[in-house]
Parts: sequence; C-alpha cells; structure tokens
Amino acid sequence: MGVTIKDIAKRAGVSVTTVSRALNGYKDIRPETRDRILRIAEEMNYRPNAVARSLVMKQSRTIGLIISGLTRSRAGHDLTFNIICGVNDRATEAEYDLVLSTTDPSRQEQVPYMELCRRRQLDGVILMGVRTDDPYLKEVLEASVPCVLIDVPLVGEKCSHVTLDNERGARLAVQHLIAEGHRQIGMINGHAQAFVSLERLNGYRNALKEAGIEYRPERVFFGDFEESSGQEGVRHLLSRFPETTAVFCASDTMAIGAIRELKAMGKRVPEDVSVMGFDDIELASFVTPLLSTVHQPFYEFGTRAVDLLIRLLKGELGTADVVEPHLAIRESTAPRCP
Amino acid sequence: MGVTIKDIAKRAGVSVTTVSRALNGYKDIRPETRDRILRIAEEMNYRPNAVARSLVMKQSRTIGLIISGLTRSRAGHDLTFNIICGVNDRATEAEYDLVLSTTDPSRQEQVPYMELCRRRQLDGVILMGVRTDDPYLKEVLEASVPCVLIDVPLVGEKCSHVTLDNERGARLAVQHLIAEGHRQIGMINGHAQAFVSLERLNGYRNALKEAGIEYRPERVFFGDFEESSGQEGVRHLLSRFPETTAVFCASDTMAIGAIRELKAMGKRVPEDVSVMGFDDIELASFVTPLLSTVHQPFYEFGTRAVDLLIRLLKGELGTADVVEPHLAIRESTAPRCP
DNA sequence: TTGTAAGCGTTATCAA
DNA sequence: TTGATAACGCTTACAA
Repeated sequence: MGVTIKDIAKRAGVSVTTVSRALNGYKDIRPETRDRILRIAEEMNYRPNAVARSLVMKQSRTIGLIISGLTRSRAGHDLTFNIICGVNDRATEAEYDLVLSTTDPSRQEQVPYMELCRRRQLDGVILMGVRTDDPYLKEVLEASVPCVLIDVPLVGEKCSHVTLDNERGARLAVQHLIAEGHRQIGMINGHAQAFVSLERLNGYRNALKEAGIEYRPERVFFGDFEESSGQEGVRHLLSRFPETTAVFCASDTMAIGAIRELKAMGKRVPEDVSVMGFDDIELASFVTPLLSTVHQPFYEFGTRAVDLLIRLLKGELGTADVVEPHLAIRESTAPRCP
Repeated sequence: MGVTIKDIAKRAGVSVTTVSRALNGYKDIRPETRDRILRIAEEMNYRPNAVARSLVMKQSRTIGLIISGLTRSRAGHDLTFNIICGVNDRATEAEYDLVLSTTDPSRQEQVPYMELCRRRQLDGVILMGVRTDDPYLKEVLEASVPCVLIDVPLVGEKCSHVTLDNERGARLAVQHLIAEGHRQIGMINGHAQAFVSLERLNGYRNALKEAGIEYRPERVFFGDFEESSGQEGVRHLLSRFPETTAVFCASDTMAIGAIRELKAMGKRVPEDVSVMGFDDIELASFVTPLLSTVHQPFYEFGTRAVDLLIRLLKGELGTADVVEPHLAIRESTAPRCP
C-alpha cells in the first residue's frame, strides 16, 4: 500500500538513513543525493507515516481539545463552536493535528485525563468546560502533559489558562446599568460550580459597592446558564423584589429567557426592566430586543489557547492570559424611566 | 515515563508476548498467569500505547472529520456544530478517536486527501462541506480509505453518504406555500456549486409543475447561503416581480436576510410576503417572526455518518442514507392575503 | 558524506 | 500454555 522510506532507499540505491536525512532537510548530505531522493520520493508519491514517527520521537504533533459536557448544555453552542474554530485554525497553522475528545464528570472516573494523553501521545491539551469540582482539575496540575485551561484560573509549571477578565466584565455591565439610573438591580448568575460565576458575582458586588448601593445576596439567583433558568430567575427575583428595574444575567442565553419571562409577565424590555447579558453570542444580535451584553471574543480564546500551549511546549512556564472585556450596548438596556 | 508491557513482563517474570496476550484477553493463557499480569498492570498503572499499536496493526481506531471551509461561512455554524457533536458522540460510543481537520479548496492542492489519511493512519473519514467542483471528490472515490460524505450524493465501493431528501424538502416547502394560496413564488437558492442547491431547485420546480404554475428561471436568484445574499435576493426578485407574495430560501440564514430586507422595503412578513427557510437552525426559533422552514436533523446526520462509516469499515459496500425532511411551520408564512 | 544497527511499544508467527 | 523473534516505519547514535 503505502510507500515507505525503505522503498525509496532501494530505488535510490542508498540507505534508509540517507533517505531520512534528505527528507528531513539535514545538511550533512550531498546536494545531488538529496535532490535525487527528493525527486524519487515525489515520483513515488511518498507520504511520511506520522504514527511511526510519533513512536520514535515520542511526540505526535497532536494536541487534544477536551471538552467537558459538550452536548449537554444547549447554552454553550455558539461559544464552544467558535472556540473550536479558533483552536483548529491556529493549530493547523502551527502544523499540529487536533483530536477532539469529550467527557463528562461521570466518565472521567473510568477514563482519567492522563490516559487520553498517553494513549495518543498528545503533546499537549486544551481543556474547556470543567467545573470547580471537576476531578480532572487536580490531575491536570500534577500531570506531565502541558495543558491550557479555558475559563479556569489555574496556573502551574506546565499549565496556563486563558479567560476573560470576568470580574471586570460584570463590573462594566453593572456600572452601565447604574449609569443609566438603575439602583434596583438583580442578578441571574450561572451555577456555582463555574469559576466564571464566582468572578461575575464579584464584579456585580464591586460595581454596587462603588456606587454605594447595598449588596443583598437574595437579589442573586443561581441558575445554570440555560434559557429556562433565566425565566426562573426572573420569576424568583421579581416576586421578591417587584421594584427591580434591571437584571444582569451571567449569560446571553439566560438573558433571553429572562426577557421571555418578563414579556410573559406583561413587562416591557427595556422600558420597564433593563436586561443585560453576558457572552455576546450570535443570537444576541437577532433576538428582539437586541441584547446589550458583555462581549467575549471566543474565536480568539481558541487561537490564544493554542499560542499558550505552544509556549508551554517550548518549555516556557505556565502563565495567565486574561483578555479585556468590552460592552456591546444594544436595545435591551435603557435609562431608568422616572 | 510510561509503563510498557516490557516493564510488566519483567515484573511478572514472563515474556512480553504473554503480557500482550493477557492484556488482550486471549484465552490461550493460564488464568492464574493472566490474573497476575492484569493485577500487575493495574498496580503499575499501565496504559497501552495506541501509537505503537497502530503501527503494527495498521489501523488506528481513529476517524477523521474533514470539514471544507469551516470558518469561512458564518451561515453554517449551527449546522456544522451539531454535526460535529453527533459525529463525536457516536464515535466515542464506538470507541473511535476523532481527529478534526479542515481544508479549503486552495489548500487541497498542496495537501491532498490521501495524505491526511495516510499520515495519521485514519481508518476512515467523514467529509463535509465539499462542493461539486471540489478537487477532493475524485480522490475520494478512488481512495482506499473508507469515506462518508455529508450532503454529497456519491456512492462507491468504499464510499457512502448521508443527506436529506432535499428535493422532497424543497417540494414540501413550496407545496405548503401553494396550499396557502401563493402562486407568485420566488426562490433564493444557494450557490450552484452545492449539490443541495441543485436538488432544492428541483423540488421547487416540481412543486410548481404539480400545481400547474409556470416555472421561470428568472424567479430563481442564486446566492451563497449567507444572510447578505438573502437581502440581495429579495431586492433582485422584488424589483423584477413586484407581484411576488412568497419567497422560498435555500437556507434559514438567507431567509433571515430576506426578511430583513423586506422589512426595510416596508413590506410586512408574512402579511405581504411569506418567507420559507431551509435548515431549521437554532436562530429560526428566535428571530421575529419565527421562521417557517424545512427541518434538518443535523446531529443525527453526524451519528448516522459514523454508523455508515463503521459499516464500511466492516467491509460492507457503500450505500446512501437519505433522511426524510419535515416542515416546521411557524410565523413567517401565512395564507396569501386576498 | 554515507551506512550499520539499535530502538520506539506493540502484535503476530512460529516453535517449544 | 508460553517464549523467541521478527516486524511495523521511522529516527538517531555511532562507525566508516
């Protein structure tokens, strides 16, 4: 089937060593010999066997993209997809192959992190979707395989991460609401097992504090990033605090749910209640009203993750890459009506 | 670093052959020996090296998902993502690893199809996004590596495909429009290099023919599946045929563009003009008005593609898997106003 | 500048 | 039931 360097060696009347040297661009080889070998390889339509090479080189030029809970959440589609694209594009540029792998906490106990890496001789791993209580987490830090986490603020010798400055993003969002005159501001957060939820909550608290508004924990509803929990959150929040004029949501998907529920309750958005999202998914620019939100450059998260990983692969120490958030103000927020 | 069967052999006082046999569940081995080896492997935290195994077995238990033009089109996000999820889930179930790879026609001339397969010893490939004029196409049919195409109606000895019955889907869509009283029906098609465009055009023609409505080629605008070409299509169609009361679009994304443009022209949807989409992407259920469209089960395309591939891998002959379309009628279509 | 030979971790063939 | 040994396709000391 496949042409091997042995075949080329035979045809060129040299040893496999020489062929290997020619193919890999070593210079301790006579130019004519090299050219002849290259020509023959071309003629025979030779393709190197990456598997054999991996075996001897002990590295595969392959990186793993491990996504925890891929299909389970509908909320993360746009987000996940764009990260995948970013990772893929940058990995391709850098001539790394990409193996896609998904898990969920239940599966991880049988198939530990390292198994995935070792089995495929992955040079490095990009890991996303892990929760604070995820069993992978401790493995990652101890592991010998370089790893880049997305949205998990961990740094180790062989471990970097990329994430938005979530505290700042949330703070900007709530500051905006406050600047528009709102003071009765509720929050619909993600679940407490996501690092970003905690950070966004801090941003919310800090913005209130700065403005001299009392923080009340009962004003924060913990959902799960999905649309239905946005609806739930609104019901919960508005039944307890009917005076609420603005809601800050930790995801666009929940913001969409919130708006849906507000409409169902006969409230107008943004006239009666302003709603601020987080993520800036594609949908945010299509729903009615258009969503005001905190923009996250997901595609760039992907490319940056690969860059971080490549640096780790070169032996550099782990580091954090925190990207600056910025607001995308559209139609779902407005000055408080007097 | 890694524990190998050699290490186990040494510790167990047997040969590597015996270890291999024990690990692979052969029965020509004394149970006690086997159990002892298994226990030792467990103790030493042994993980098989898939790379070494691939080299000797000449198969990798890996399938390639090759996507042509992944990032270029914004239109295909939801579609592509769901197919990826389906492929991934099913592949994982069947214990195949997945390598993700993207190309575009320009890159293909340097990196031919077979190179990808051979380099990674892929057992099989799932290929999507290819156009009628794609250089990969002839390679695929000649290649020795089993391949499943998505939305490309090709069958070969080692080549299957999965696709919607696009002709039928389009026909149902246009029949619905006709049943609602429309007779002045334009079509905004995808580009002519997509197989599905041709099939959907046939569906449109056939539905008209059945109803005794004259087919006029000028009523068909060829776009590129993207939103902007939906807008363009509407401008084009309505300037020539102001009497148009319904537009059938070959993608939801174009339908959204079409609606946007109609609104900009001061037309109401669906009161003045009905708009029918195709795909049933997530967005279709969020835009205003909600999109009437032809549903495509993308996730299932992914799982079915893997199933087809596995059958090919078992030596079965290539086959077609054509899935039945069904309509999702929402708000963007309505009976023609008298 | 080139070749010999060992080795990467595994499976497979053949004898014992 | 077990063990040498070769093989998979490649890289790399080391020697010539």
